[in-house]
Amino acid sequence: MRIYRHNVAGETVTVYVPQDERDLERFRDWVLTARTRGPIALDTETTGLDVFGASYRLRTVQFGDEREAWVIHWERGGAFRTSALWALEVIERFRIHNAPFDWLVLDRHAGVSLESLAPRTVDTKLLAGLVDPRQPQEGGIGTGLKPLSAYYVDPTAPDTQGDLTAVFRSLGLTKATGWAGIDLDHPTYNLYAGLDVILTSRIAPVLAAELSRLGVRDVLVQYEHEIARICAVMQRKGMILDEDYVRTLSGLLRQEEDEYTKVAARYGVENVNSTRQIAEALIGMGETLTERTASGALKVDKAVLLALADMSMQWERLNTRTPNPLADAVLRSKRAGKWCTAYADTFLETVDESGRIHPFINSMQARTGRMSITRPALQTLPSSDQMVRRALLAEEGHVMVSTDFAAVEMRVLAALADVKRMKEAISTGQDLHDFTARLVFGEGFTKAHRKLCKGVGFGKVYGGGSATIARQTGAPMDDVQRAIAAYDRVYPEIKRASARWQREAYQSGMVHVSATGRRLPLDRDRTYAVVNYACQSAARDVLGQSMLNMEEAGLLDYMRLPIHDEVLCSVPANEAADIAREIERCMTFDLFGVPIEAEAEIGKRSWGSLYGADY
DNA sequence: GCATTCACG
DNA sequence: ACGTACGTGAATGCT
Repeated sequence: MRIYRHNVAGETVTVYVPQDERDLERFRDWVLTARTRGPIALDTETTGLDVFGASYRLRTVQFGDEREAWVIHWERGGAFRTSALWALEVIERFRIHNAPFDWLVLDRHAGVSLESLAPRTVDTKLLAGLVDPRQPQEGGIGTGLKPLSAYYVDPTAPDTQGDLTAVFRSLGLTKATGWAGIDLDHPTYNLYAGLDVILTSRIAPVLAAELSRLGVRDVLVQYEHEIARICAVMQRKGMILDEDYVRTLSGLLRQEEDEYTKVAARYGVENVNSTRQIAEALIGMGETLTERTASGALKVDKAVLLALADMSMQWERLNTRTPNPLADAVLRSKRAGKWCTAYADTFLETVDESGRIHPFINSMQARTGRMSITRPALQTLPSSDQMVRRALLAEEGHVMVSTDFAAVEMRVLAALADVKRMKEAISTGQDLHDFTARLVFGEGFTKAHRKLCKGVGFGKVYGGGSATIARQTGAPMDDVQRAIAAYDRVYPEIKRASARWQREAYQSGMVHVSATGRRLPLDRDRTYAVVNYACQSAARDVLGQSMLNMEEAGLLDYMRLPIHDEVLCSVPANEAADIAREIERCMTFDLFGVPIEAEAEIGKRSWGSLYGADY
């Protein structure tokens, strides 16, 4: 037995690293007694993040409580594996920090299904996010093991991940190669592997007590664990990548990038990503740049360049001036480069051996509880063009079905702020922006009036003012101000709710408690954002409930991605219409008297087919 | 590490 | 009293 000791919060803790069968027997004895005392913390060390990659390896499985940890060297095989598997079976309750990751690792590399692990798990990262969802940069504690340990357990607790990268460097390894390359018996590696479960063990009860003190209900905690499990199932399933298509696409995009990079070079811009070079060259061509960034530099973003290139935001020719060829070339080069690097190439880098990509779905990432998807960022694929989404396919014999909520944030606002006339309009099935335009401008309202009212509605949901709404809608400032005033007369409850929510937040430590009991911390200098937080988080919880409904209806196997107000599914082609109706039913609710409704769109094999592709 | 930019809802 | 657009992920340049 190798034994390491460390001081945590004034107490000596012990990390045991079994070396032989006799040591493993001691481990099994510990499991049998420890499991009667309460939940056991669980963690894994692996070769990295690429869980579905061909060369990925599970290296160690760690178990522990507040005082001791056992680091089981899975990589050694034999009795090490059977002991770890036995423990994974007999332990009734686990504590895991960022459980979806370890569920998927153990599911794929230890043959322990996430369906068996998830119901036994409390995820300390979820608990932390329900106490305070903010990242350290936003003024929160953060939801990583390191900041939580420092805050709740011991300010001197080591940064086990960060410190190990320093160890990697001292061994001639890098952050990328260290997790796979470090010696399984390296003392720091084993000590830190053990400390992670000890820290998780200590954080869990403190967070549970915090949630109880703050009045966060257990149903919300349970709900989040169910959603995390559903997201992990979606991640495990992944999506089929059309690899031939992506390889071709990558080549074409790179070619387009090169072509326009050369054009830009003719105007003296060596690097199309250097805003300074672009600004200098444009001024040299006699253009005048007026807009500046927050830090005072000349702004040369897409809007500025499109205007110089005589194009609308949809890249249509305006015929209002002679297009500036440099602006045009920079726009095209940057777009092709980004689409290639961020999308096409990332698809090829993350695809597994069976041709699927498995994006990380973080079920509770944003401070409003919104989900996020990374590696690749499938929530942000271009929607103006089918080109990139065309690369992702439904299963063989399936079609893509995308089901969107109808104007969910406006409906949620009507429900939460109890906006009488808005609720009437929605309940009677009217187009909300038509309805508003009629109330504000009378029966003879125009399309421009409707557009303005839509912009004002967005402004209400986002907490924007007249200047921003004018900029976004392109309407004159006077009209915007009149429309806002009229809007406030028609729907006075919104302003009142905003004022009430801000007042209540001031009285409760700058936190708004959402309709589902979620804690939404406000920034002191922009408390107006509470309206958006309330709407965004309620919409997110409506999405989450829909996902639970879908699982209940037996649709989990079809689910692929959650995209804020949409669920993307892969559905057997011959049953698509029926299943689409079933999905819509799962996404239909009554929220405080406001109908939340969804509409499914049935596509073809590729995701791009829902954006105009013919396959 | 911060700033800028751009992709999404 | 007034007015404030919200939330993400990712690549890249510059210091």
